[in-house]
Amino acid sequence: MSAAQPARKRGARAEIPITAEAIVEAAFRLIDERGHDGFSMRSLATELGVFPATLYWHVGDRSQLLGLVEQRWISEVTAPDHLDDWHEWMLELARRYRAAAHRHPNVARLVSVERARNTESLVIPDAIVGRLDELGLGADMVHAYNALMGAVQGFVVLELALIADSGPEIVSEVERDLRALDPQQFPNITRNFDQIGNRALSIRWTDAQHQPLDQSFEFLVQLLLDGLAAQLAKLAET
Amino acid sequence: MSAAQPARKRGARAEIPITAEAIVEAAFRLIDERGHDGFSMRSLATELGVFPATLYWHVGDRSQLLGLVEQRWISEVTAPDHLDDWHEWMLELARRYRAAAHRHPNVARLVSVERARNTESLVIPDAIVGRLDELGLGADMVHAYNALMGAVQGFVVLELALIADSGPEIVSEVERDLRALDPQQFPNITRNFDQIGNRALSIRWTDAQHQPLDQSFEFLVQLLLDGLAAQLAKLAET
DNA sequence: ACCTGAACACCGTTCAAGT
DNA sequence: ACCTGAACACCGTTCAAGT
Repeated sequence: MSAAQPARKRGARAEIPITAEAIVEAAFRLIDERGHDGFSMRSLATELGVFPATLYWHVGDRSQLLGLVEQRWISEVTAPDHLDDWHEWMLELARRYRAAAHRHPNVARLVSVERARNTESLVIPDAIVGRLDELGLGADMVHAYNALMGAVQGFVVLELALIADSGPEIVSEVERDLRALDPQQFPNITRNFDQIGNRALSIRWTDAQHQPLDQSFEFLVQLLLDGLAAQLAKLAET
Repeated sequence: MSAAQPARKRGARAEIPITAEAIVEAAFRLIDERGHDGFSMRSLATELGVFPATLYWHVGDRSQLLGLVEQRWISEVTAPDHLDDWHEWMLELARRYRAAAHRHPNVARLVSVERARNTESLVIPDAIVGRLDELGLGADMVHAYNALMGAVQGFVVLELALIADSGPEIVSEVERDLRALDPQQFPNITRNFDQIGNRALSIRWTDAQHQPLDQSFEFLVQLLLDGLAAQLAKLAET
């Protein structure tokens, strides 16, 4: 009768036993397509035609599963191997990271926020440390790493954070509120509204899929790399 | 018998009716003290001695409530009014923002990730736009705003994201895994482990309360402001 | 080894009904 | 206007019991 309930006998194995990889793959697709609200251990189990407890046997609890999903996602990002200049190398890597996040915004959103720590996804960090190490930053190396990593990853998290709640035909409540902002209270935002309206973090009503902040991201990476060059120049003086 | 259940008659008002402000205040304290796992609409209602539905009458649903909690939290951050130099002004504001987040890490974590959009907390954005507007960045103004905002806020989100799972007496699983990293697979991380171990994003096992990334944050803001100065110099040339 | 079936202890949200 | 009490439709997780 109910198609969701597996038609197997009590305790019986499936003919082809399910694998951890298949579960991770299905979780990835479920999150990708239906987002945070569509994903749960129970909905995933139903999707796979098994009982929830089966998932726990193969991949552990929810946060461990999300850790595996993150691994699968981050594996789409590879460090460039053809660029000698560190400036261009960093720029290209940052772009690839962001591009991967934009390809799977629902996954990026979810795993950036609730996942188990896993040491497998340190391939990119290792490559970055290697590049920074060559620069001769000395004791500042770790801070350069944190600054670049935090800024780039953090920007993308915030860029993707907004979820526009309604169809495009009706003017959303957020848009109305932002357009109706009081010039007394917010003189600078209202005066520059043509320039920043729907284009600035927390002053927009369209999500990143429909209105990506490409130029702002380029500008950010430019600031970071210019700033890093300035630090290197300062160190070279002494 | 059960102290959690209010001893009021069916449908009866409390002598002193509860207010939206009191609910927000209680939610703030509950999140602050017990974190994500300790906070729910139901636990908050129990804390206040009312039924869950009462909260919905006063503050709407969970995400709206978290929007109000965010407002209350962000109101602790004020823009400096005594600094004329934009460089120092931005630096001081970034420090104040991060300090507020570190004062209430549980609140910062939760509201940065699931809250309703609210237009009241645009006081700081408005001040930033005002300052950037004076700089004469032209069409790049919005990108400078997004870059600074995204990098600073994003860094703090990631810095606070880690929650160390156990008491300090036992060596955590994360620490063991990171110390046991394969030098073949992660040559750069293992070679520089003395410098970056427990001090770099995703390569640490102690949370930000016990091991804040102060110097890295300072380094980041330095990069951003140096980079911005470089952009201004470039614009002045033409 | 792998999976079922059921149970436990929760959630957020809605709503008729009370005062 | 404000709140109760109950219900609805879910969760994540555990575990004895099956094959």
